Amino acid sequence: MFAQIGANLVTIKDISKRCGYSTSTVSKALNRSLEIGQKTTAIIQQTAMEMGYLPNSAARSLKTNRSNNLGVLFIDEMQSGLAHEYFSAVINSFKVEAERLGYDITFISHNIGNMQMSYYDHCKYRKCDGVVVACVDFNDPDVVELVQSEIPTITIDHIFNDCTAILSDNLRGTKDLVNHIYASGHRKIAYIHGENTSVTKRRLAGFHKACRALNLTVPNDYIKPARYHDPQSSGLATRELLSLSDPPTCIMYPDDFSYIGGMNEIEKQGLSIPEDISVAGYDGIYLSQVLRPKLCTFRQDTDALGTEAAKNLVDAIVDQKTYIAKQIWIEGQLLVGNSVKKLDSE
Amino acid sequence: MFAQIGANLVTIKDISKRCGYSTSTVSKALNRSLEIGQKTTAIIQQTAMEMGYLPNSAARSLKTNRSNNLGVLFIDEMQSGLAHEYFSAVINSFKVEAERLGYDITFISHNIGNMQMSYYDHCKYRKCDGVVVACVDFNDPDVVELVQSEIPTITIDHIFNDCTAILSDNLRGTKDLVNHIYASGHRKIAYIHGENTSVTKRRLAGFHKACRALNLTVPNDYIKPARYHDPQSSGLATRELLSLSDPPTCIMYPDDFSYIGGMNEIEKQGLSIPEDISVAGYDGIYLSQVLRPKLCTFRQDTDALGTEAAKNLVDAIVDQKTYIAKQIWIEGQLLVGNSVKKLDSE
DNA sequence: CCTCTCTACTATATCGATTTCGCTGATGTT
DNA sequence: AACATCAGCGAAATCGATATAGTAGAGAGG
Repeated sequence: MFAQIGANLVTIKDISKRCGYSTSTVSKALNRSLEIGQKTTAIIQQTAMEMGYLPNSAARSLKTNRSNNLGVLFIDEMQSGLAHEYFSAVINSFKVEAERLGYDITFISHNIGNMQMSYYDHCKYRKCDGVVVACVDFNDPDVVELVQSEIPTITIDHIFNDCTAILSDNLRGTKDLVNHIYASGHRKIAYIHGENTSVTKRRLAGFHKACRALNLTVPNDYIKPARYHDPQSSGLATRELLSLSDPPTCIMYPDDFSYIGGMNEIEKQGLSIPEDISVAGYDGIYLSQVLRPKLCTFRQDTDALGTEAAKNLVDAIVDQKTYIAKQIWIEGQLLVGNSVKKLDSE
Repeated sequence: MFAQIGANLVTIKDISKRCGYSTSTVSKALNRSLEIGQKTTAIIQQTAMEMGYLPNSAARSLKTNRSNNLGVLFIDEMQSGLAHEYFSAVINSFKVEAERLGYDITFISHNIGNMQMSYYDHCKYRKCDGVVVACVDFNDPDVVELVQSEIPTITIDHIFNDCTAILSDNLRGTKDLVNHIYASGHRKIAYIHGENTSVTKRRLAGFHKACRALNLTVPNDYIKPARYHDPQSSGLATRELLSLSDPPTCIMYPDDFSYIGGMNEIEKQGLSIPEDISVAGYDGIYLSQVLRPKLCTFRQDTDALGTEAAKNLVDAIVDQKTYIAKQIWIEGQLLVGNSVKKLDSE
């Protein structure tokens, strides 16, 4: 073996010397250019392997202006960033697929070295071939600048013009949940909605739409606001709902995690799920399926979201000239669970 | 404004032309070299800003052999990778601190472009200044190669020779838990231990040590194996413990998440926590504190773990010659909660 | 007055790969 | 036989920043 230990010393020049071809030829052969004869290519590849050759990404980047590197913009407001199960699952599958496609991923921030720079500048500095944007304040001018730049960009769960978006179908999911609950005999369905993100807005819209379609009128006090992903807040909303003179028979939560707050409140009042009150969540996180009773919820396909994001981003990079921005809706799946009681009303 | 829209065109050469200094001078001035006069430096900095100059990381890397980039080796065996709350929290705070210190982070994998390479080669290819290794199979020869290489490396929750390790004090944590449970009057304490990772081994050791110190003999059938982080598995173990002729009064779980399985099983048997049976977890994840009753657990300081890892890695990079590998134990905190009943025994 | 030492700056080689253009000899065409 | 075509390869410029070795001029010291 000729592999080097320590700093990598073998360059294309060394290969060139060793096998008698010019550096141009070596470079082309290593990149499998058809310009070079098959035999020559084989010899060069063989030599490169024997010598433990490793390309120098910096040199390559410098010359080609590409990096095989994808940026991930993913901000950790209120500490939820990577700790947010839904997003970390999406990012994880994005990572796996990106790696499969031969790309590394780098997180984009404001600081690098001892200087501050905009997200866009950071991406240019690192020569990111493309960027995925998730879980950020989509109104941040810095984010807008990046999205509108010439760098291929994909957003998750948010729509910008001229930018491909990968979207979890929240409208559809909420409708499916409502329909299932309705079909189980419930007519008094309350909805706790999270803070005003584009995602939770769509869920709320889905709820109203489904109710209209079912000819179900929902009293105003069956709709309660709460903070997204905050059990405490949804616990309070639950209490209010339960204390209504005509309380609902089923409560829908903004997300599975919020449901924990409701669960605590319901148990505290001595009620049991689903005998006394039915509940449903949203997201289908792992937790929701290990709780008893199993939560009725809508599973977002985080794998597909991440994978599609990576695939489309790479497509956008490769076919930069012809690629047309699109919106990709990822279907989810209703998880029936045991938290919605079958009523024999009507 | 002279800032460029589109591809970054402003180079050091352009600045040189515009303000009449050589590129050498410009480069030095931008790097705040003392070799250059104050006035000149000011002029150059000003011009650079006006022209919207952005350094080219590839060119810089190529010449200096540094990248301001940290590698993160973090494998997603059994899909738990970033979805594992403990590790994702650690990585998140690592990311935040690394960014504060001016470093980007890039995930290290086996694939890049259309070639496969070892972790070590990948780091060299990307010119990572340092690497943090977490949540991997520490026996993997590929991991060992990386850790033993000349690249500054830090491990989390695992000790290698000549490599700084950041460690959550699992021994201490488990002891604290046992002591608290004992102080609450419990003498029949069962322990469910997770699969054989170095972390869970230490927890088990801590359990035995604490019991010995308290002169408490633990029957063999009070120690049950289960899969780490798997509620189903710990649910089974719980059932076995509850069906013993002389069942324990308190059950300790390998981690908070596993506890969910126990919780379900306990409730299924019509028992309630902590009246009929006391329980304790480990990790102090957010979930554990929103469940009712609040779980008695030991909170691992994930913030400190990630932050210390980043700080020490950067130290190791900067003082490469003089840096000495060390082991840093991060203290956690006992969260008493309400899941351990106070007994007035003895 | 002459040398010497700094300060402040410049010219140039260099990092390692890619890429354009050009060359050579072999083959095909008429 | 004369010419065009083309496969296969090489020379050299280039990407943008940094680092080394030097130069010009100002001031110091004897």
